[in-house]
Amino acid sequence: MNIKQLKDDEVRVQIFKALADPARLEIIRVLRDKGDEMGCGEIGENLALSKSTISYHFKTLREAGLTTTRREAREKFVKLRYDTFEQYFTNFLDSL
Amino acid sequence: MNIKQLKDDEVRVQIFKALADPARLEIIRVLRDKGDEMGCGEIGENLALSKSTISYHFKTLREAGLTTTRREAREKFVKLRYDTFEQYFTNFLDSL
DNA sequence: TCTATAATTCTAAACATATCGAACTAAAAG
DNA sequence: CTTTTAGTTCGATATGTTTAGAATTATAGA
Repeated sequence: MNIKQLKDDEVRVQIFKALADPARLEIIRVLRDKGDEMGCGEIGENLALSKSTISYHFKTLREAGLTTTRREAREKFVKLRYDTFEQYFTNFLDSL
Repeated sequence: MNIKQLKDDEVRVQIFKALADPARLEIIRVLRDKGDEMGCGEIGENLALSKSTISYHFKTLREAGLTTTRREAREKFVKLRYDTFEQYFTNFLDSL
C-alpha cells in the first residue's frame, strides 16, 4: 500500500460516504433527469427536510467533488460533475 | 419517488457504506489482484487491525452483497461478487 | 478427550453523521 | 434603510460506525 493509494482511497471514501445517503442519491437523480443545472430551492422543494439539512447535503456532495455550485443573485445553482462519476465509476474494480 | 426506488436506494446506500472505508477498499483490492478467492486469515494478515475488527469488515462486505464466503474446515474463503459490481457500477448514473 | 487454530459474537468506548431550529450573511425589492 | 428571499453556519441531540478485548463456536489434530 503506497502513499498515492492512501490518498486516492481518502477521495474514494469521501465519494462513497457522500453517495451513502438516500437524500443525496435523490438529489443526484433529479439533476441527472434534468440533464442541466438546477436551483437549490427547486431541488430541495421535494425533499421533506429542513433547509439547513438540505444545505448540509449540498455541501457534502460538493466537497466530495460530485457537484459544483454557482451563485446568481440570491439563488445558487448546482450541477453534476460528470467527470468525477466517469473517473470513479467507469471500470471501478480495475481502477481501484 | 416510487416504492421500488426506495428499496433500490436502500441497497445502494448499503453498498456505498460498505465501500466507504479504507480497510474494506483494501480487502476488495487484494481480492481483485488475486483474481480468485482467498482465506480470511491471509487477507487479514496485512491489515493492522484486530481479528474482531477484520471479521466485522468481512461481514459488512458480505451483507452488502459485495462478497461471498465459503467455509472449508477451520478456514473461511472470501471472493468478490463481480455481478454486484457490474450491476451497481456499470452506467451508475443512468441506472440510478 | 484435551488442546490448538480460525473465525464470530458481545460489550463498551470513541468517533462520525444526520437532523433541526435559531441566528446569521448576502442580495434584491420596496 | 427596512424587509423579504435564499442559503449557510452554529449548537445541540440522536443515531450509527469503527474499534479492541474477552468470551464463544466450530473444527482439526494429538
